Amino acid sequence: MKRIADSTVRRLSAYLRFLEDFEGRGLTTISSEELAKRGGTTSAQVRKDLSFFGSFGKRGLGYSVPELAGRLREILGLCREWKIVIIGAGKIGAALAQYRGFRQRGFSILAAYDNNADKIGRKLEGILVRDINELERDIQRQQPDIAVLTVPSEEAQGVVDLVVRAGIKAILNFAPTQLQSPSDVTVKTVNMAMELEGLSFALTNRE
Amino acid sequence: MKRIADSTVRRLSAYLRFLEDFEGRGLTTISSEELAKRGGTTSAQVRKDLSFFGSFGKRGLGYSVPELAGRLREILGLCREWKIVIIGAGKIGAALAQYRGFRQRGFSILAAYDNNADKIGRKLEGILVRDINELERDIQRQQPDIAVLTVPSEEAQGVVDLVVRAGIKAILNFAPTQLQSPSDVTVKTVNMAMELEGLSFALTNRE
DNA sequence: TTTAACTTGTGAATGAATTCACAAGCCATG
DNA sequence: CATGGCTTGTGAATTCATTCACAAGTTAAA
Repeated sequence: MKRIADSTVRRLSAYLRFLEDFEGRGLTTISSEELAKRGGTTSAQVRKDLSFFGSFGKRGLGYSVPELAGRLREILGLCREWKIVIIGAGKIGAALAQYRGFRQRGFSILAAYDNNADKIGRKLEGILVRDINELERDIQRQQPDIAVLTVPSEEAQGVVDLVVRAGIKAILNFAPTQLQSPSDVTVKTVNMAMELEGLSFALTNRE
Repeated sequence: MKRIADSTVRRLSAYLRFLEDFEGRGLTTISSEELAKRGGTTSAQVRKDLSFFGSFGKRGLGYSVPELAGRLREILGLCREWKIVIIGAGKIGAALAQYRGFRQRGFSILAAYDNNADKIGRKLEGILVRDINELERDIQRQQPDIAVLTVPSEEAQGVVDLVVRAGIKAILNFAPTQLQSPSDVTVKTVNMAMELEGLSFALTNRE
């Protein structure tokens, strides 16, 4: 399969959100133009993005909202349940644990992990906090698909090495640090400091 | 000034982080090659990124670590203090309020805002939670530079309209929704659901 | 002073992503 | 069933980003 750009996947994700919104309002068809306007892009871009995966529309008419939504869910792999573990039971971990968007999309949180004895055994927004020493064994046993890292920067690489060794293939990292990982492991980093610096740059450099 | 790509700014931000790390370890010079290796890119990319802003290195020798760090801080606009307000005193708001990275980089949080009477008047990680009805007046009075949005999706656009009206030019948005704003306002959206869907896609579509 | 080993800065070449532009198909109306 | 108004899907053109490749400058050692 042809390599799909990251930016394309992000847009597909956005289209799906809009479609679900339209679906909720009972609309049955939508044109690439309307989808584009909603997503701040162009109709050609929408059609090109979709064309990588097939042709889902009807000329002269547009796309069936429920059908296209279904196709996008398939493409994005959202028709199944993904099992997640959260590593680091701090404030960000807590924010993620209670985030409704996860469950809505079929992401189910198995447990959280921490090395702080005060936190272990407690619940974080209804999710049990376990000892990080159990993590490797738990991964092998329960085969979660995604590890969400909310540990301090200094500990992040160590945790990555551990979860990779245990078989994890996808990591969502919130530590503001560059991580090394094998090429068959996908890592996405969310770096809030970097986003803020982007805003700082924008505020500073504009005519 | 020539338009600078977003990806370039993100890399500059990363370089600065590495330089500070090197600075802490007492190194005085660094080559584009070393910087590249640390950031998972190429030396040509590093040099090209820097070349948009001037020439800061010495041929044969590399870059002075403290000098380049200083230049990057200037370029990114980090030599001054930026005033921030957090809008939405929920879990994500709390996580951001306690995030050390902000203060370290000169981002100072003035206050948080919420519409929940139970939260108003309390402290969120040491930050006072104020009534969102005061927000517009407070912005005009205190002139914060950046608004961080951690309100539910349904309320996000309304808050954007409000802060834009009050004069804010930069927004960091955590609501998983597309926002409309005038072209002189910079909006960055951090969408965790979208990142997870990117991982879902990666796990689904690989050979 | 000469030479060898490095490293920058930057046009030119390549590669990737986006936009253009239009043939082909669909639907409603008369 | 013919016409007009839409809209898709997609090669071609364009714009944007990255990588190549090398002249020019620096240092250290002989």
